[in-house]
Amino acid sequence: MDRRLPTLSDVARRAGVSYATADRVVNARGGVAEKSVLRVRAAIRDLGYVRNVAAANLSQGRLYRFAAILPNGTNAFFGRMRALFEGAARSLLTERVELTVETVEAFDPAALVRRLEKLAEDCIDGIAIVGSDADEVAEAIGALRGQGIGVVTLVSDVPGSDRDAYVGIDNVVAGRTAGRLIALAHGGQAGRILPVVGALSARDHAERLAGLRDVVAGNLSLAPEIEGRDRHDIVEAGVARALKADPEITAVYSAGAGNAGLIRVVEALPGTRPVVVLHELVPHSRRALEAGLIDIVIDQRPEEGVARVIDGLRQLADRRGPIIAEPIVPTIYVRENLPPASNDPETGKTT
Amino acid sequence: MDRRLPTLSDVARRAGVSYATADRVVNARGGVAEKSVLRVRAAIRDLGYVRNVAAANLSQGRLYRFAAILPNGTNAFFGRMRALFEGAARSLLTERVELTVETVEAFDPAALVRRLEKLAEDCIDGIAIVGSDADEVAEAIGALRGQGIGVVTLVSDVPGSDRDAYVGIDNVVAGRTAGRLIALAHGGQAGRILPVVGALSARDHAERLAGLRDVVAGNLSLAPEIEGRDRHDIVEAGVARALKADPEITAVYSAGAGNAGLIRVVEALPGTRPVVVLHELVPHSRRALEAGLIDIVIDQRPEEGVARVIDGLRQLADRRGPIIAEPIVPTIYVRENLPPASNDPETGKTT
DNA sequence: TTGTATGCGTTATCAC
DNA sequence: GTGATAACGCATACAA
Repeated sequence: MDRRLPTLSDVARRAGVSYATADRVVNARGGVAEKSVLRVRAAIRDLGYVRNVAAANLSQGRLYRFAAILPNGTNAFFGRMRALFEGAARSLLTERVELTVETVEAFDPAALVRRLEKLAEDCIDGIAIVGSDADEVAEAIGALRGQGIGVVTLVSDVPGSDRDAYVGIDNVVAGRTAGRLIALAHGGQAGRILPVVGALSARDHAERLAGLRDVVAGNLSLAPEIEGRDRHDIVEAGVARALKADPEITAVYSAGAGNAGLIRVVEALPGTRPVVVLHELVPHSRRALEAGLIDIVIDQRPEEGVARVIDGLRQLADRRGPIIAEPIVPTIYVRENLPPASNDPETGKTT
Repeated sequence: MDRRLPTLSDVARRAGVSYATADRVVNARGGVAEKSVLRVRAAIRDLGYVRNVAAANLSQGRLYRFAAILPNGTNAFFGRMRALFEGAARSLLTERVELTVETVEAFDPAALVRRLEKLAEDCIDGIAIVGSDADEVAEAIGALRGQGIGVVTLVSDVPGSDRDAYVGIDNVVAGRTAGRLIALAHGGQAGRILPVVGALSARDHAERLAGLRDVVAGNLSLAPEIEGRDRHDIVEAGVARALKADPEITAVYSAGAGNAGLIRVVEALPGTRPVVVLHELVPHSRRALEAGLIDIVIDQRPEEGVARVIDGLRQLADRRGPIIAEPIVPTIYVRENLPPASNDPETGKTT
């Protein structure tokens, strides 16, 4: 019933060598006679030996040190993500991993690079950052990796960098999904979609818009997109103007943030409202969904992102091979499948 | 840079007691003077001590033994789930957990109970089963729990049992979600929805149907449901007949299995096809989505289910407190957001 | 009530 | 090339 798993001592005995020699083989330290290597390998196979990672880490006194760097500011989505990281940090202490969550000025690649350089001196095992499109960031990542520090990008990738993995959704796919749902909601009827983005220069927003374009066909068309700079006041003004100017608009797809403004416009609209699809489940989008002001929220599931980042960094630190990086499939929320509202005991915020 | 985390020895020294006394306090073994308890507690707080689980498990030579019992048969969904469990079993060996995946005759509570009883004698730490509505199963679960064996139900719950957790989707919510998406696709137009279930006596199917009913309102109505016994031939015949008999039907919601039959009917349909929403991403539903024969697949993400089951069982075995059991939020797939088709190297099947 | 000693399976350091 | 052996932090049997 309680048969013990074979240990390296068992292997050594079976192979007729000392423990140390067996260890040299499994850890590829070299300096072992070919003959011994073969005998140890055979013993490992016969016994079905698997290395006990817990014991290994214990003997090394291994302590993982990871850092996550998020943009500062009041953005609801990153607020949620920060809370998730901080929660993870607490529970990870039990497992000997120390996760520090830092914030850095948003949209400021230079600041990010400075922070990365400081962390590099800090004897850290792995770092997660929210990518941006700057070459200097790509270079900094290269430098970190050169020092053996694992780097994963989160939410937004850093093109041209050799980060270990990107953890996030495929934004083109997300845009196409939005387009498909909007098309479905038109049921073959004609319509015109108003796209709202933060900025076309933002890679993720541009990709989502491109995805939307991929799907729009037939008697659906696209209105000129609004650049709302992710600010709710600008979004509000822009959307209000566009809807007034073009009564043919039957749907709005917001690929960026600042959706509180969009929601206000919809709320104030007389008559039937357009189909509305937007991104990220945060307090105001949740309320709008519950109130029937919008139809769909595409959420990139920061919980899963955070979990994958931590798993990935640990895997890298253990040199257990490269990270498998399937994109995260975002969740599609309608009014009916919202997760139970969880009141975060830390921040008091409703998620 | 590499400051060591405090150990229980540090705590003991700081508290001015022996290691064993400190241990008695942290593990609540009793038989310690109140004064010592307080001093140890204070030292723990001051030092920020956290128990090293890896070391603890090592010293105990702990080896988790879990079992998962799935229904047999050729059902595509459970085939996928079995593959996932088997893959997990392989990679878990590294972490000292042994997971055996067994199958038992489907729809046969007695067979399940017999299997459970056998496992109980087998010195196992935790079991995952696909629930069914039978009292005998609930009793068997109670017996297992009484022996300190963790039990989680998967995909389908066992009502009235005191299992440690149910890991799966909320089927009422799933039905409501389907209803909402169908309503969205009607865009205010009138329509009639044809529900297809395996059997109304199946709890999960009934719940999904109830969820659908919750949402249907206004100028949408429900056709009488078809019971397809989860068999594609029966589903095919039933749906074909219903569609022929009632040309007013504008949508089909299939809450159960046997959808290959539904897909065949849709494929053969002249003119515009109804909106089709069904459950579980398996090879045939994936192909139908890609071919534009159906609109939405609601997938309960067996990957996440499996991961949660294992985490949960381990947590129980460690007595780290009860499982937190938020329902799994199913993924909604349209044609555009399908995950990359992965060819399972084990089975050769395309997922 | 309290304290000491041993072993868990690995890594790493030393001596042969 | 090879072989002993001391940590690592914890649980536990045993001694006081």
